[in-house]
Amino acid sequence: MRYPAKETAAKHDRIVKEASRLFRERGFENVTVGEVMKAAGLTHGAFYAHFGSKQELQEAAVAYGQGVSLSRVKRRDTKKSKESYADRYLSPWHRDNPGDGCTMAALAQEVARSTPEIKAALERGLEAILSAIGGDRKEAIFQLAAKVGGIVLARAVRDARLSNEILESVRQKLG
Amino acid sequence: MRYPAKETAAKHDRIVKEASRLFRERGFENVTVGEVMKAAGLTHGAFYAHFGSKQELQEAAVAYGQGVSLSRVKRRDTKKSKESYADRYLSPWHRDNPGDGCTMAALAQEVARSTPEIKAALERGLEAILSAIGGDRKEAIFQLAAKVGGIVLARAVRDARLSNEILESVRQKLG
DNA sequence: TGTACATCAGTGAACGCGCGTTCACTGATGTAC
DNA sequence: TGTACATCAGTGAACGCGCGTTCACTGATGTAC
Repeated sequence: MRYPAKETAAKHDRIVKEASRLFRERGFENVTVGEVMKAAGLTHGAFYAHFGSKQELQEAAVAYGQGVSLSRVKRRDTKKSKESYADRYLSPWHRDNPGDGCTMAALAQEVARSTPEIKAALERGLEAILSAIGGDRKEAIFQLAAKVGGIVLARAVRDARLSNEILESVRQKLG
Repeated sequence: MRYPAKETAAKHDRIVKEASRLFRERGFENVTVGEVMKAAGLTHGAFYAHFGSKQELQEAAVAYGQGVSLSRVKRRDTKKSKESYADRYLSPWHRDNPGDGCTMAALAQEVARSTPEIKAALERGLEAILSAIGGDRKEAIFQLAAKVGGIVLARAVRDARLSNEILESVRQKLG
């Protein structure tokens, strides 16, 4: 049957949002189109009414995730918190919740092996984030690289103590 | 037929070496057992005479790759080169040749989503590398994170100019 | 030292499963008149 | 405003392909006597 146009747009957004979360949690390859649609409350066949392929969804999900990161960077100073932005980025919480965290820290390596379109989506977000940070551009790039590297390494080791030590070391040297 | 024990060990090493290269180039998921065996000059069926599963191969490949990185770190000062170790790590060549590069920079995110055994293999290599670097441990961790993050981001963007700018920024701030 | 035989790395066909994608069909919505 | 009809998001079965893994078989090697 035909569905209200308004709901359709909302469903489209839900698909992208759930995809973004699932992809960050498990990577592009370990999430099926069916799982994304189920998380969005639909059946898998409807997927192709919204996207031409899984790759297109990956692109939309990266763009969405980068948008979330951008808005967090913009709010970084307005937040009434004792923690600095770097402290929050390099927190055990962020390490343990990739699905709600930085897209680059979760997917950059897979993006690197993906299509130019997906890399461009990550890149646009990265440029926007660098602009939002402002100040010395090279310094902003350096600090971002250190943060991303810190989370990536903290997630890739087995020992909790070492993982915490990585987060703390990068936090300390940046702070 | 039965094959000479000496050749068998050499074939085993070849499988691990080719797997390590292919995994770094394309990720665990995008390399098939058949491709690895073909690269090692064998047919896919023989794989299970060497490893119990693809996962075991991933573990061996990570351990091997970390060993390569360790030996490079150890040689970092003996090399008669104008370039520092950081310059070489953050070079366009390293960015463009992940198959011959750092395992953490290529696979850390996939490792993060893998088994404890695979994470442990990465971790052992990381600890060995930190020991080899010596000096202040927190500083070594910080610099490694910045380097890994730099290469990861440089590989994940589309624009060559931005990619080079990322490498240069991290190199400059570290140097 | 020579001989019989058990071993086991390697081959290549086959299996089974999961995934991305397609397709015939549905029926409420939105549009044309 | 009311009526006829075309649209198209959504459903769920099915398709096709690729991949990890298994298996019957081979035959030179290494071992036991």
